[in-house]
Amino acid sequence: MIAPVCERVNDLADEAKRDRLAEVDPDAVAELEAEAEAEEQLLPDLPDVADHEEVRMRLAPNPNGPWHLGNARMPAVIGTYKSMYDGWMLCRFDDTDPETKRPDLDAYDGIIDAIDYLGFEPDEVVRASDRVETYYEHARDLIDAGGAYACTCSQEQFSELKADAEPCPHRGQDADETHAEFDRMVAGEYESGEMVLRVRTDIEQKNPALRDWVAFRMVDTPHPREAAAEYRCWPMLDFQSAIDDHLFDITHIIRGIDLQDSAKRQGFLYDYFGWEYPEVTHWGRIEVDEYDVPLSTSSIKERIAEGELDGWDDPRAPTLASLERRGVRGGAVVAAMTELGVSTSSADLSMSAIYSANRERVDEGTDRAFLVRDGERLPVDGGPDAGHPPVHPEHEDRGRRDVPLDDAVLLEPGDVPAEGDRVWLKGWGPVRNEDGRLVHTDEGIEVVREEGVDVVHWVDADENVPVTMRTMDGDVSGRAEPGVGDYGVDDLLQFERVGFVRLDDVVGDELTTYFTHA
RNA sequence: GCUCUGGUAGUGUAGUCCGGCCAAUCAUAUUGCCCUCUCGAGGCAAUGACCAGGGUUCAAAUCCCUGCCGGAGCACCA
Repeated sequence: MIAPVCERVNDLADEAKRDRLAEVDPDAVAELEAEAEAEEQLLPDLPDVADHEEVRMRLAPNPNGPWHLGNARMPAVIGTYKSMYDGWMLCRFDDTDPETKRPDLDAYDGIIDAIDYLGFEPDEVVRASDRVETYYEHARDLIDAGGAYACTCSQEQFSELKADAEPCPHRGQDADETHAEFDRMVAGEYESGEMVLRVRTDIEQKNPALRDWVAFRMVDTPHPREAAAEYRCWPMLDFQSAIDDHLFDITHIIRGIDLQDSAKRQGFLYDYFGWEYPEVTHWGRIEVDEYDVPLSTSSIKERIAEGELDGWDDPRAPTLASLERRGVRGGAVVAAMTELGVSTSSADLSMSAIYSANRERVDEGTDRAFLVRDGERLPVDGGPDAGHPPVHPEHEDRGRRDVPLDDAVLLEPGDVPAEGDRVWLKGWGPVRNEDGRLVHTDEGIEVVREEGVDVVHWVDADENVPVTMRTMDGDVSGRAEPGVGDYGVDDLLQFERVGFVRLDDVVGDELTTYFTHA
């Protein structure tokens, strides 16, 4: 009585089960989801969450180019925390260096798109270059509090003094004088390198990195954004970020280990202002295997300029644009990133972690098809005029494909049976190689089950679709079954015994696909 | 040189704060088997780690010391 029902339920896909269950018992679904969520808590708890009404975090990208894989860690981790704590997330473009790390005007939107690809959405987006006046105001407050002085020392001079824990000649400057100098900086009366505003920390601080750091400097190059093009006096990251983190009520800062000393540096500012510093967590550097190109915006830029890569979405580029084009789901990247946790030691991310996470997401919904690479043409005698492999092996209900077979097939060289040997053309039937012809043998599937006949994919030698598959190791060409013509750009397919691909382009009857992974 | 910071299987991670239930978790990877008309998915199994040496302790991955090896900062970059 019950067994047949169980069987039917087991045949349903997970989604279908869930939908059906939702009709029968909505509470049970909520419970299931809660369980799933609890299991998915991959990240350790943030410190002192209970002390804050709301967890407020920020992404602070520098928009100096499209994102690579390493950049994904920030939104992956912070976005995941946002959903864990139902928190708030700012995206603040730290674009206060018009010269050395010059912003790329396309990168602002590009980064927002990348965040969206990863499945997150900032609650608010701001650009530091729109907020320069705010930084000036706080600089003036800092001067009033005795926390800053204007300094004309060269980098080398100051560096030497700092190394010896000696104050520079300007350190004793009074607030009025500093105000006057700072006004001149803001008015653009100095050129690059002539004057900086330093924070008066503690010149005898045992950590040299914390001694009287630069808060503002002069930059001659105009900012690429028109709205900010007139500014010449720019805040350094430590100043700008410190002010903004407070003004946006950021409770938790999560950032790279390279900014380890920032909290201590900025602590001097917070002390002058009487503010409380947010909780800070750091993660270490990550490296990704399987790529010859380092995770660095500038080196990717170079390879593109030199023509070694076709662009930011070249399959060989370790960029998010490349993964997206290859059909990797953003969620798979996030899963792999959160799995890395927030350890401060450096880590190697293996692409297999991303692929595995992606396979989990994609296998269920992806239709199957045949692609024969470097096909070898073999005449076929006898047998039916078409094969009918399933659209998806676990879902008979999705139907069967119609793969024609007239009088010859293409097989991959490694699949061609030796003279006298048999092979099973998947979804069609068994053949034996007799003098270079494949002769239908009219045997049942038991030859596969019991006699170890290999099952191979195939395609009609004449009725097929030319396919170019772009992979990390270069382009591969092949021929696919005619049915692939029914799919459109952005669809995913699994070429059986080859791997997953994303359809990228259709020109006439020619298909370009990007290889995702096996 | 000065100052931070870290070191658990190939990779990542749990455990380390509050020593025992850790001959160490989970995932991925690799290999083998099962299942399957895919080399996908699923199932089962195997492989494989506490950086080293001392100390404290009845007991140490966990606490202490030393050493070794990493990573980061000491920018008028972010």
